[in-house]
Amino acid sequence: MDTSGIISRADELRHWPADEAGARAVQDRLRAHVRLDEAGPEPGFEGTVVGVDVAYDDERDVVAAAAVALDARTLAVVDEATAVGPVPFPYIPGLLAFREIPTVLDALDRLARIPDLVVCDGYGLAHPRRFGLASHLGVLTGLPTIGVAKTPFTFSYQAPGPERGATSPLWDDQVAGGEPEEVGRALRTQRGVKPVFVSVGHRVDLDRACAHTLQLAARYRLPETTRAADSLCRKALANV
DNA sequence: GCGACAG
DNA sequence: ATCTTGTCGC
Repeated sequence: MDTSGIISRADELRHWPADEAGARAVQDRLRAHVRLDEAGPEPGFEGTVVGVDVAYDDERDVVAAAAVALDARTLAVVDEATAVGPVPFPYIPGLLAFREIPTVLDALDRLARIPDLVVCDGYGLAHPRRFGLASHLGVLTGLPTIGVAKTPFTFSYQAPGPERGATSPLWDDQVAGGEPEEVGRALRTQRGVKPVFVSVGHRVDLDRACAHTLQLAARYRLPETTRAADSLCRKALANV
């Protein structure tokens, strides 16, 4: 794969874990590099927001990734890139990133300019070991990242109010020997529609992660970044 | 041991 | 994620 440009920790791709224990060890080591002390891009910033997503064909051992860059203010698509590769890891809850990251990095690397914010399909801090795919992608690239997931995974929440923009805390109730921890937010992006689940990845705080998600979901439940990347990676898979 | 769980 | 028909609604 092409490891120039965007990837600040390409060495991580050469030590790919062989099994579940190895993958957990990678997460436990890289977690220390996550930055939670930066606010991240301001709402309304000038630049590009990039959505990333993947589609699989396990039969043929193919994963297709897409990265779509939108103008952060107008949400117009300004660039897009795809990549395909073998499926590098089985699906194991908590280890999703190892299925997606190599091919997503390839797609990101093919963009004409460096993203100002990356929106991932899944979780960041909201993860059993606080290192979901958005965190992982952030640490490997150094870019500000957030996670927007469609289902609550293992977490609990009370339904947010019915109006667009309403939020409620997302809780991890399975903290070993401790109190529940707030790991993200349920965010109602459209009135009368199921919420999405937002968590921080790298170099963005939760308030801004939610603000960006809401702004990106002006018309539909899911952010335009996610919709565009999902559509493109499906097409890329169909063309393999 | 069983269940369940981002995508 | 993916497998899959019709159906209700704007």
